[in-house]
Amino acid sequence: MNIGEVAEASGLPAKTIRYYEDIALVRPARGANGYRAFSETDAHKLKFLSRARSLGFTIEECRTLLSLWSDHARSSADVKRVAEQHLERIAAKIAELQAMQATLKHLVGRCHGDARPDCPILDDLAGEEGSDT
Amino acid sequence: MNIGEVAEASGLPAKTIRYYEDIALVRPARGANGYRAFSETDAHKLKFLSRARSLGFTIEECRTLLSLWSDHARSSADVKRVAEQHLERIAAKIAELQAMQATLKHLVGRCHGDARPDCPILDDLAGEEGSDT
DNA sequence: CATTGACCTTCCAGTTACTGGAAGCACTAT
DNA sequence: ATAGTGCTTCCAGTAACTGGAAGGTCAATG
Repeated sequence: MNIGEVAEASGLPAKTIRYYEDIALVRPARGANGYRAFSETDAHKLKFLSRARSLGFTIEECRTLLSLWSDHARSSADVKRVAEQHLERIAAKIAELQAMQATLKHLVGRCHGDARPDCPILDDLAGEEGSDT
Repeated sequence: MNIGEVAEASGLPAKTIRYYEDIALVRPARGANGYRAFSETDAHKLKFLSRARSLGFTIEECRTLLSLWSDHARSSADVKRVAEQHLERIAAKIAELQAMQATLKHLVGRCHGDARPDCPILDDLAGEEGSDT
């Protein structure tokens, strides 16, 4: 398969697949014409990567997961640990975003949003210790 | 004030403040010794930036907010619009992370996490159409 | 006066995970 | 032969810093 086909099949842009080869996540063979020649295994790996990336795993985690995937003597505990660490990162990020969201909603709710210059959002950013309501 | 003092006062690393000067978010004067000489206004701007960044505004949004802040003829509507756009981004990101979280929690909950190799997490990533439970 | 240590300077490179674009070769169909 | 599509490599840019090297400055001490 050429890169266009595996791109289509995996849902990854061809550019990204070339990048994945650069960082040695996949190692497609080459045809006589210099084109990358992807095997079924390569295509399967790319789908794996596409799915793992869409779940937010970093490239390095993907590398680990790929190697666990191809290691039939793996422990599921190793896989689980990677996923759990990732879950912690996700939870932390969600909490951080929710805190921002709460603050911003509060401020936006208090801003008239009209042609006048006074604005509780700027007041807050400027560190003004203003009264609430 | 030297950079160390405003770093302390704003909560931003000195490196970051130098970077902010590079991209012209602040323009501190220079002393005879070549050191940056921050005014009270500069220090205030840096606190503003620190707070805005901690609320997740991008640097470009910060630039806009800073200019609105110093524009006493601004409309609060302009500020509000920036904040609302940011809120949308935050909400979208939270939704994305929560979707990842739900999927991963599901998979992690199904993984034994022992010494055996079979693992629903890898099965899912590999695109296996397995039965649930 | 010399030296030490903290603080300041600039500049270069690296981070994450791609993405865009230019220049040029390969393949297919007309 | 030519057009159009797809492939190749390489270079640069994105966001927002961060680390580190090499070297100047300042305040205090011996």
